[in-house]
Amino acid sequence: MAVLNPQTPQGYQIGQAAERTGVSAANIRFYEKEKLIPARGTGASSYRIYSDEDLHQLRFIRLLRSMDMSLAEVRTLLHLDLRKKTHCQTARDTLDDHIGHVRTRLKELRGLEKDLTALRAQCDGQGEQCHLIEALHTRASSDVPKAVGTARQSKAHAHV
Amino acid sequence: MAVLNPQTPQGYQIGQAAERTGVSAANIRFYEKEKLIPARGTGASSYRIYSDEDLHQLRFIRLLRSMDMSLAEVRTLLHLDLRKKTHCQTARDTLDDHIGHVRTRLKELRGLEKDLTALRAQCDGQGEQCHLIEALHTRASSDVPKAVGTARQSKAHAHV
DNA sequence: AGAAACCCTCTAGCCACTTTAAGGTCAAGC
DNA sequence: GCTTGACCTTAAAGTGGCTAGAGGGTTTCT
Repeated sequence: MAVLNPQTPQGYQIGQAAERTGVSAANIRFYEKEKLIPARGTGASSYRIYSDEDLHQLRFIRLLRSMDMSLAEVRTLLHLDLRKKTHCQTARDTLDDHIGHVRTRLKELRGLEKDLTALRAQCDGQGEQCHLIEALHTRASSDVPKAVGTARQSKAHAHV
Repeated sequence: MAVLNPQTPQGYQIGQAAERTGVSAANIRFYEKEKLIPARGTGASSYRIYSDEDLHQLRFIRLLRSMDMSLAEVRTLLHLDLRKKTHCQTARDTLDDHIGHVRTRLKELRGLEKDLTALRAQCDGQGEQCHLIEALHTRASSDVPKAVGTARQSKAHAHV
């Protein structure tokens, strides 16, 4: 059998790092390729070995990602030096930007939920049949786009 | 010059269809490849020609997509026969499912906005420097994942 | 015959990953 | 010292829903 859990004297193998940070092994390799974390080739072994600092960085990335930031934003925040004022400003700007994105999306989704709920209501309390599909088709007919220019749609959800 | 606007006697070219439905020409071809709309080869010309019904179907798809439904959901709803009760039930289920997705995402985003706003507040009203980055790193340290199992993250926004 | 406006197919790129295939490494037990 | 099996490696392809570009063909008018 192999190691099974305990930290190796030199550090953590990728599986242990994954377990301790909540970032999958494949994802860690991906972040390495994307240069969000340094490449850890130890020379002796062909295995990657990570330190506690590396784990911290992985958790940091995970935190920002869980806040829905893009990898570009993460990259920006990773390279900041705490002591420099300009960097502090960058952090603030990035965050403000991001809050803006989130609020925009919230607005869209709230409108959407209202729409969908209204649509769903056409289906309730009818005797034999619902008029859901008719309703959808009726909307499609009346929803004529502006003569020129393609209207943009927001992304579909992930269906996790 | 070419046609420029008026409907050809047989129907609409792809550009005209795009203009009238708000679905781009490339996107129409994509939907054809995905079998959301039938392939319209007219034999005579090598150009695609669409009917009014086709346009309706494109608008219908656009409507559902603007409601954030996945193409799989769209496909489901497209193939429904209005008259069959079971199909009506399918439509309702699909919609309910979808509303569920939207509400879940809404909840996530609301929590997120609260988090981000709180984080941002740490940055205001300070004299010289903000503690934004420290705050982020502190969180990363305390945010230890459950020992086993990879926590799932939601998708990053699109930055449209 | 030429020009302009339209159309075609095919390929690659976007984002943030996950999944799969095919194989290499390491420690323990016999 | 050899097998077992848990771990690791790289590389490539797939996901969703498109967009953009290359490189060319068609149609219609002048």
